[in-house]
Amino acid sequence: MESLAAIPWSDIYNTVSDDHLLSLTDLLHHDDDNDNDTAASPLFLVPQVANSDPATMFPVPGSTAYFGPTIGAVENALSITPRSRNLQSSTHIPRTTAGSSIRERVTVNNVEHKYSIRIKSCDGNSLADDGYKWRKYGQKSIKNSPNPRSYYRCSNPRCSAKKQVERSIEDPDTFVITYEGLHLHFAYPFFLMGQSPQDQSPTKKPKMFGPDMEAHKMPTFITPGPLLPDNPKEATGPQGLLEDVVPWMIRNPSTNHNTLSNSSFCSSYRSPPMSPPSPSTCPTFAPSYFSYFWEI
DNA sequence: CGATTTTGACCAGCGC
DNA sequence: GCGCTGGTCAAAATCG
Repeated sequence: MESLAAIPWSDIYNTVSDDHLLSLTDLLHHDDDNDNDTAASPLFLVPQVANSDPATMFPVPGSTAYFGPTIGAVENALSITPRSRNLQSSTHIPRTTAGSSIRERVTVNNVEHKYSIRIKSCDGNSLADDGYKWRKYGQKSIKNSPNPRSYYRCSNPRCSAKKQVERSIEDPDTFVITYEGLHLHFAYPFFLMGQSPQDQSPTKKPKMFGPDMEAHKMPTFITPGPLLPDNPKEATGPQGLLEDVVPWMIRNPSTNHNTLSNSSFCSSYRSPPMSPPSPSTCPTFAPSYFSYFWEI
């Protein structure tokens, strides 16, 4: 069996195709934390692909893309004091049940958000990417598994998010990606596209937004309304992590939905197959294949 | 030459 | 206390 380590991340980055299947694991942890089965509906961020309907790609109950939690629930969640340590739960990932969704731990906080996605790669070598910049910092062989697990850390200095990538034991073509920390970068790049280059993260090279990228019409979010200042830095800082943005989205579900649905960015965030950008530097929002659920 | 990846060592938590 | 395991560190290697 091919090990995950045999596939350089750079080779699979941004190489996702429409043939990929995406399934989302159920809630990661059913351990000592207080699962709240009466959780509110999830925040559902769905990037739109040109000539495609996100509702078709990611069927969800109901007709709208937003099933967000209440403002208070989100703000309360974001204000929770991070727990000191609980980082060994990745081995407790329940295997996917068909049609399940990503569900956040009920004990949401700014440090320990953990959720996983399962991505089936039809050719066995490609892997959907979340489009953000990660740095690999380790790899370990896992007991009772022929596949090693790779550890990645978000290169955004303001983001403590990490992710682990491993190949599913049951299905070698399926990758299990476990995210940890409040890393909402699935959608985050959209909020920066309208900014000037100097507003971009220092960790993001200008070349990322070079002619090639512009040619693909990078996604652009409509400038948020009064609830977000005109100057993005006032609201989100230079990095503009989504944790800063989410409260606004919660307050403006319809606006955000429209923004998501009406924007014309969609043809861009999947890298052209012939010349994929540098895997570790391109923030292109590759995964039209990702959706993000947030339950509180 | 800087950025990124690889990989073995180290450390902490946990069970026995 | 000891061994196992997972997570992280950091030096070396590799890449662009």
